[in-house]
Amino acid sequence: MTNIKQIATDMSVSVATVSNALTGKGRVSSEMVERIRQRASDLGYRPSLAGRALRSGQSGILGLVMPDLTNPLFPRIAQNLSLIADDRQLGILIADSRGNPVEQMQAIERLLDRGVDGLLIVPQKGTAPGMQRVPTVIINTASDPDNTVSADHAGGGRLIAEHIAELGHSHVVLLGGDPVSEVQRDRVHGMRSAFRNSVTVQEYWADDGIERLAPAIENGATAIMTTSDLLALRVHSHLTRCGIVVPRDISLTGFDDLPFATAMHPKLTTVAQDVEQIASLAIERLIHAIQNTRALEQTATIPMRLVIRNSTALKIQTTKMETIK
Amino acid sequence: MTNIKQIATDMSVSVATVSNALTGKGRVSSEMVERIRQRASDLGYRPSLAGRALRSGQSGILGLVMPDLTNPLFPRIAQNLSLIADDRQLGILIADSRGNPVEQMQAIERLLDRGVDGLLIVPQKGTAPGMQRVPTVIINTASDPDNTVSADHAGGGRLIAEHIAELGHSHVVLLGGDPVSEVQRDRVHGMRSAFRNSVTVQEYWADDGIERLAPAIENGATAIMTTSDLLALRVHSHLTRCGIVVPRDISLTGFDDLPFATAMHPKLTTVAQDVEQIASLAIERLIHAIQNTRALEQTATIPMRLVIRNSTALKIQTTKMETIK
DNA sequence: ATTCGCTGATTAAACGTTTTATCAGTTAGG
DNA sequence: CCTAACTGATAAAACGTTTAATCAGCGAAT
Repeated sequence: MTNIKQIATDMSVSVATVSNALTGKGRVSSEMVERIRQRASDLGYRPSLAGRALRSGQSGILGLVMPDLTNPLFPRIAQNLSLIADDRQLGILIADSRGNPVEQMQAIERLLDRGVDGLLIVPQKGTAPGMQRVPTVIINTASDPDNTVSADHAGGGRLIAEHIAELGHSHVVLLGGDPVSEVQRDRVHGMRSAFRNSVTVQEYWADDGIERLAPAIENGATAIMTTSDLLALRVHSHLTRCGIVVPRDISLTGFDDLPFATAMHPKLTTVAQDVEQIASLAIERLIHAIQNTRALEQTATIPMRLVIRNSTALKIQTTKMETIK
Repeated sequence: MTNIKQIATDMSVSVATVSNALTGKGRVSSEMVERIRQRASDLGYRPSLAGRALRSGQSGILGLVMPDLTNPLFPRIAQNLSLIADDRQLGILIADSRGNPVEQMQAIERLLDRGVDGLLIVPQKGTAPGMQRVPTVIINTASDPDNTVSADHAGGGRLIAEHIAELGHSHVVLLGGDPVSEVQRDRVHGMRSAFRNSVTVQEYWADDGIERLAPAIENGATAIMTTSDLLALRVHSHLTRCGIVVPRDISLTGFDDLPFATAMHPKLTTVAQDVEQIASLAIERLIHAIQNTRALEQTATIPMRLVIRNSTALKIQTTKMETIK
């Protein structure tokens, strides 16, 4: 490994000059800069990040804490963060908070021990990691007071609910996954807010919600809106098992536009996060906070995008359910 | 931030003694060790990884290079690696090789520049990253000569094909995703090898494979085996659209046991990788190679596990297809 | 009593970088 | 002609840790 001192002695100049030439910081003649850069490149010089980190107190590494790395969104978040971080010459260290708050704290602690310059946290549902010793960006949802940047989950719910409303459905059931998740609560809250008083909306949560589906349908529900694509797939399976076909008999919506949404039949109508923009904004904020020690206060909420596919259709006028039975 | 020197002056001993006491390396009386450890803990001392890295030349960080972070397996690999790495006080830096070989090289280069102690590479299909300046573990498939540890993809194919054979199917079609992927080739190769000469097997690749399904079924195929769950879901959608029901009319299998496999109806029969064991073995090997500079030569192949669910059934004796038509 | 070996602790160098203070030399200004 | 200002480059300290070399003290063996 060639280091700065080697280049210095090799060209019989001082290490300071070499450092200055390479970083472009001190005062050094432009020709000298050129010569040094050339020589460094020839020797295949790679600055030691460890040395730099020790001296400057900055590691050039960001920590990413996820509630569960198998979270269906994690891949896309990780990819986009990694892309943007690469551009800025930053590394991304991952940590899994494994579904519980104390592991989340430990994960954060480990990253801090490693000297990360900043933290990107997608918090455990129902927890508020709070401020850390380093600049921190929280990616959660608008209703979280600590939130820094997130998709507009409520807005997404509103968007897709409006779509359902426009199709003429007047009796819909909302199916949420986990009621302690702020994200999911915001989503159904958004959905609710889009319906006028004239439409009947029933709200069920968690797995037993699927059991309650049958009675609701008998009572005339013509649309089912879920807070996740996986839940939608599960419902879809349940419906086909009962001989109910989507979207002919009933409309179905998901959330998040996961990879398998287009592999279903019918292709799932859902709502997508602009993960790229969220990631880019998150890193931007984080870098800003790192450089200025003073973080931006206002939180950013990125609109979601309605993705209309084939699992939603106009409400049928005759009560189809009777013919099916 | 409290450092070693502070503790040293605070207790009026030398820094060396403190370092020795904390790392348990040099010669220092056991009582002194105890006192120093206590004081360090009281002061909330955290060793500077940067200082340590600079001195020892080891960063305590492993690099993980994935062909595509949105790869459906990435979350599970990342999670398990992260878990095990945590145990060994190692960090994991992620890098995305973005679907092409030159980005893969650059990703590796970036990680090396960051001073990772070792590399975990899930190679881009069709590429051989080769040996690097640091110990490297390749997670690919048995047929790759550079492979270090991987699932037994061929064995998995054999396993699930035997299951199909036992069900009495005598005309099956194999559906592969990407023919340049060694993993997928090994999978269909394994499948093929499990069938006796008496059974007809047709092999199709890539997306247009789905188009070819209809004629194959007309010719009497009663089982479709795919090299990925996502492909299976796609096929399943296609079949239901054609009015063919699984598994009554035709059996269908996937590969990898992705999260949505149980959300389908029927639940997908598939074959699962023991990702945890692969991850644990990969890190173990890597650590061994890092410590001994001499890597273990033999490659490890982890058996896959057959997961029988409801998408496969006994071959029907009457040619059902005619009645459907 | 001198040497030897051992224990517990210290000194100082080293890892590779950045940066402040300094210095020599040149140019410009009065 | 003397000083001031500026330019290009250097010396040296600093970041926090580990470790090889050294040393003082002490009991035991020659």
